[in-house]
Amino acid sequence: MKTQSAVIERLLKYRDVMQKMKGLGFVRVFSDNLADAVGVSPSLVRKDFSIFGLTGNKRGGYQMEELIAKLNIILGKDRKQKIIIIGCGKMGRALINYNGFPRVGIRVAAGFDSDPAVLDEAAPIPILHISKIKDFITEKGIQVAVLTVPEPSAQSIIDSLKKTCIKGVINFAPVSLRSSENFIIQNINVEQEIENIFYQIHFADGAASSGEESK
Amino acid sequence: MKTQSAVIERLLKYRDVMQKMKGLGFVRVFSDNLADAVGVSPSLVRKDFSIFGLTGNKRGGYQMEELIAKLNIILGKDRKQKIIIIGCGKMGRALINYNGFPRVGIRVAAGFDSDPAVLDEAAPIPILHISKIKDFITEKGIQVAVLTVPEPSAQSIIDSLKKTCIKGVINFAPVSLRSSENFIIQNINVEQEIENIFYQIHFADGAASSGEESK
DNA sequence: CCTTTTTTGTTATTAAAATAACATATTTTT
DNA sequence: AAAAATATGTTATTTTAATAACAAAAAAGG
Ligand SMILES: NC(=O)c1ccc[n+]([C@@H]2O[C@H](COP(=O)([O-])OP(=O)(O)OC[C@H]3O[C@@H](n4cnc5c(N)ncnc54)[C@H](O)[C@@H]3O)[C@@H](O)[C@H]2O)c1
Ligand SMILES: NC(=O)c1ccc[n+]([C@@H]2O[C@H](COP(=O)([O-])OP(=O)(O)OC[C@H]3O[C@@H](n4cnc5c(N)ncnc54)[C@H](O)[C@@H]3O)[C@@H](O)[C@H]2O)c1
Repeated sequence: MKTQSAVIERLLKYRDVMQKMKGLGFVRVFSDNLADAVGVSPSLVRKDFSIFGLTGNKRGGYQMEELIAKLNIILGKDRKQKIIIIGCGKMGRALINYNGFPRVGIRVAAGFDSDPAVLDEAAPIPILHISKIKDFITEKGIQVAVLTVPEPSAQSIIDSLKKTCIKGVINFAPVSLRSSENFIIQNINVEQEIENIFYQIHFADGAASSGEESK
Repeated sequence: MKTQSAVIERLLKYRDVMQKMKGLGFVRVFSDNLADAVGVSPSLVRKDFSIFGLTGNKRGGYQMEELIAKLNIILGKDRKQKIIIIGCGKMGRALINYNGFPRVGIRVAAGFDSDPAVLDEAAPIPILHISKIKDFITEKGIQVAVLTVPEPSAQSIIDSLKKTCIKGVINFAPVSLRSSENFIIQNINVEQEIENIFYQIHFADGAASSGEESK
């Protein structure tokens, strides 16, 4: 059975919203609140919770403290989530120095690059030569990598990662790499997102396909 | 009528694949080829094309040259797509200097920041003070912005952009901003994607919700 | 020139996801 | 303490998306 990632995406959003509400002093939350915040129906919120056995009070909603704790366990946030960054150019370095990761329990263990000029083995988050990646992954038990190398290198790196204990990759190269049975790839394609927005805008202006009636 | 962005996402992928095939010397393509490359069924490929009146030959598939040209018009790639980057920190600068944009006809017109230390009005892609943004947008007719400011500033910037001719935004701040009727927001939440992958991996290892039977 | 093969374009079917509905439990009010 | 109000948890319904099926057109083969 496969739990589809749209549900998890929403769980992550519910948790985020609750964390913020908690910061404002709230203690309880209702499915209507979360629905409004995330942009779905209240019944979907309750159904999502129901799937994971998360329950509230028939009146009085959900205790956030408790719910957040349970969500964190479901989402694996009770352990440190170590990642590595492959390709330490402009994008890779932005990610290595990103201060949003520690806040959510994600830890960048190291960066890797093939260019000797960018290596820095002594830094708090070291940038190591790509030749050392296999040993590092094995030794530290890394399971997730972020790929920020030029597009032509992306697929071959994926192929070699498949021979390690890496099980999931975020790919920033503008090519849609495909997940396989036990190797998950999540593509983040910035130019595609921008192109998509331009289409939506253009379309909204009334330029539909040739013979399309508006409704 | 709203054309859902999943279809557009696929059109963009079909086009990418065809561009690559063309580079390899191919002239024609079949729905089966595109289906394999993108990971959908051949009938979906044909249906997607059909929505936009893109036709092929009952035998012999589609002429790529012609199809790519038509797709480009549908996707608005016949005009330059100008964007601005708001927030020129680590992520914003990576985007400003990203060499993948020109290749697909996206042009970064300028960056904007509130910190005087990062401004650079003379650069090829100038980094201007945020106070100049409204005039710039109006003058250059910018419709799309990329938001790379810290999370607490994101919503207020969106609110002020809504008073300009900006119609769409890519938001990198880790908060789910919501689209409205004629203002599209596409969130790219890197930490969320990583957390999602960690969940999938963890789940694949057999840690389902309490009482789940496998199938 | 007729038959066979192939691949489109479209319709029918299936599958999946989201919403709506409602009975049930719990609190509040009178 | 009974009645009213409220919000959950689950089932039913609707909506949306994807696949499968197939008739018709075009090319290829004999
Ligand atoms: N810069 C951006 O804002 C941006 C935005 C979206 C997507 N991307 C994508 O991210 C990737 C990186 O972009 P960038 O702008 O940082 O490029 P970049 O050229 O600045 O950095 C690429 C880095 O990868 C390293 N590299 C190349 N081949 C390698 C290999 N086989 N093993 C290890 N390291 C290798 C290079 O030495 C370089 O340091 C590209 O695929 C790009 O399309 C970048
Ligand atoms: N660095 C990354 O790799 C990364 C990854 C994912 C998401 N993000 C997100 O992108 C955003 C930027 O991240 P960063 O790492 O580049 O941060 P950063 O601190 O390096 O850069 C933020 C920039 O925004 C500017 N700024 C702040 N308020 C502003 C305002 N009101 N108007 C104009 N400019 C303003 C600051 O002066 C600074 O230059 C954050 O929301 C972050 O969560 C960053």
